[in-house]
Amino acid sequence: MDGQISPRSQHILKVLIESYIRDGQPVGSKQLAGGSGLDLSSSTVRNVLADLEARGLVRAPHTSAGRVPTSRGYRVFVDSLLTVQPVTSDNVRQIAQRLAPGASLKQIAATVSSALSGLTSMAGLVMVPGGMPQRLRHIEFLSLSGNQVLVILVINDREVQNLIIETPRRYSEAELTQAANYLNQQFAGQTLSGVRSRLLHELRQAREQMDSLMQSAITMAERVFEPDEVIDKARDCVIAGQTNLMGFDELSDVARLRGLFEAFHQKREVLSLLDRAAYDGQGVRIFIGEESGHDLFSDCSLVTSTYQVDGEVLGLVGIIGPTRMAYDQVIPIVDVTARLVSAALNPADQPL
Amino acid sequence: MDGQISPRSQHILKVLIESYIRDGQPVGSKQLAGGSGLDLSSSTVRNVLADLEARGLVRAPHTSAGRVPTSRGYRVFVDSLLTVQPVTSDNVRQIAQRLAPGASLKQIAATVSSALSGLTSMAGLVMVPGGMPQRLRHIEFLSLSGNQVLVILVINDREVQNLIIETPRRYSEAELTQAANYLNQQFAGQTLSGVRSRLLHELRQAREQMDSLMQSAITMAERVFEPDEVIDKARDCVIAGQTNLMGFDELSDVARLRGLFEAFHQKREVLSLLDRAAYDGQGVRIFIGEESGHDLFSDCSLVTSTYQVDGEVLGLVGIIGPTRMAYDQVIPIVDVTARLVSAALNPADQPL
DNA sequence: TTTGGCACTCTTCATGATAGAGTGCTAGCC
DNA sequence: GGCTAGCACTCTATCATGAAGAGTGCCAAA
Repeated sequence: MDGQISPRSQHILKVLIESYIRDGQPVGSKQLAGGSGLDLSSSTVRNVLADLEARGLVRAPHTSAGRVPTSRGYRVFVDSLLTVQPVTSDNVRQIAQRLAPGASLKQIAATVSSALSGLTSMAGLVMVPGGMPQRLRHIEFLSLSGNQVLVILVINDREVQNLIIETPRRYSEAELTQAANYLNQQFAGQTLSGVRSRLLHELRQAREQMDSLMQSAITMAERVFEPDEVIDKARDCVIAGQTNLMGFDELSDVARLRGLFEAFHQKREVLSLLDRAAYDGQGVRIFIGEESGHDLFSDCSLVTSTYQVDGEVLGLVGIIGPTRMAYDQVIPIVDVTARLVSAALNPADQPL
Repeated sequence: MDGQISPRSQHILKVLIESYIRDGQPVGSKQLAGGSGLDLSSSTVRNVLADLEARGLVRAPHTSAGRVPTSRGYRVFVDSLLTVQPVTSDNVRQIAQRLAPGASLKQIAATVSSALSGLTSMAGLVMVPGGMPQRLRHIEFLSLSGNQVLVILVINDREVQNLIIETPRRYSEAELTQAANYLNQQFAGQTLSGVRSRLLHELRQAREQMDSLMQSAITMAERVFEPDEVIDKARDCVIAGQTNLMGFDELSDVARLRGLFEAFHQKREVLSLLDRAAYDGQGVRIFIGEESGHDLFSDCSLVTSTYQVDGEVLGLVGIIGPTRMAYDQVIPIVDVTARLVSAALNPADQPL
């Protein structure tokens, strides 16, 4: 039962899966004998199918309904049988066009995600990473009514974050400007976590020795750089085109869809899944059906690839759709997209 | 056929609709005769029902299936028959808690929207208006790589917007700071459209007479205040809890849901609908079924109320759900929410 | 004006028959 | 040993049928 799969069996499995992906119907021995290119009788095919079923690569929904691929079957298919379609230059153009240089990571994520969703008619997703060092570019304080201060942070040259903090007392505009100047001068270019630890250090060192200016600045900054406030916020994923998934029969059960959509909304499960996908190395990675480990995604597959800047893996683009998807087209699309994003983010390729 | 509806008919209509809202099943004459509180035979009720049907207030899905309310029926119901439930203090607290003072409009919109969705198990929505005068509080320029400049705008003391513009030449940090200072000094506190027209005016007046500082500032600002860039962006609506709608039988048709979700995503239709709802005056406003004019919403009702600052209507909160909803509970919830939002936004109630 | 009664209609559900698809197995062929 | 043809078997999908139940409309009587 174990051992190598004969080339003929492989070929039959390939044709079966291609047919099933195309039509969504279980494939019978007769149809397979006719359309496989091999000159075999349906009876012979039946023997082969019985063998494939014993290996757990296909299964029969019921006694007389032909065979459909199992997750393991898909796995073998994408690992060793798949002949990927070259991606059309039209598709490349569509994605490249949308990658206007000089957008923020968030904006890029949004456009790329929706581009992927559009090209594949499934849900596109882009993870923007948390691990990336966040460098403070610029900080600005503005006094609001009351003791509230509006803080504007520019991080990594692109991302703008703003938050409102409550201060123990009211500060004048002049104080705020001075504090900002001090912080900009002192900490610009450093990572947020670095800024944070340095702040703590300075605080501990000598509170009394500081002049009032420094004190204001540091009191303020203390609040801004509380870890959860800013730092963790950056890690997120953007999902576009979820409604596309409503078009697939195998996902059209309302309850299932609801679960999926809520997972997308809360993003927790999705992120944990993406983390696993990002774990090792570059290139396209695929989760099929139950391989994801989450029941929710049991009828879904995930095709992802990483993008990087300066050789360092930053995040991840991909699509999520029904297990029965056109892998031969989706894989290269995801692959190319990841490369394009890498290129767009790499400063070397940008006009400096 | 026309003319007044007798009190007895009204009462029967009321009981019918309440029953239908509760159970979702067509209501028959027998059930109605028993549970109406009136001492009538089913036969008499049948006569009344025939009358109500002739008036277009109820209809029979088929010959022997009891009656269900029509949109007109619901309309009569909410206009003159409805006895609203007092909103529980628990609900009030839930909303009030979430309204942390000093959040940006966008943040408020998001929390309120999701609070409404949670309380009603339907989709909550909040419109933040475009008509509101947008006053420039502060502007800041930061040079990025290339000829790109990151612009940070603080509007109305709360909203922070940032955009990246391409400039014809590269500016130094010093130039950018000076330009920002000039603009802040000159235009702070004015409306964006005001700033825009004044800029045009200055430009026309005398380009040669300006010193280079002013020129830089104005060239830059020219791009920032292009009408579509900033000004229209503020008008938006936030929808939360769309997945809740998947729980309702009458909306569980996947195709229909898909349409709805896509409308929510694109927001165009939703905004046009909300515009109509916001059109006149305060208080709770209700669109039932086809009254919305959009086919998509034909099985949905919209319950909205406005919130205001300084007596001026700013925007709109509400929920969207199936026509068959518990109006008696939803209406007061929306009403109270709108009041709470008004209160939270009114500077008078905030610590100054 | 209300009520009781009755015939009628329509849906829903279970039942059973039928056709079609596909399999597994066995016997025969190269 | 591998391939093929044939056949019995199983399972599904579909359709028609019939019975039960719910509710109406209308008529005649109180």
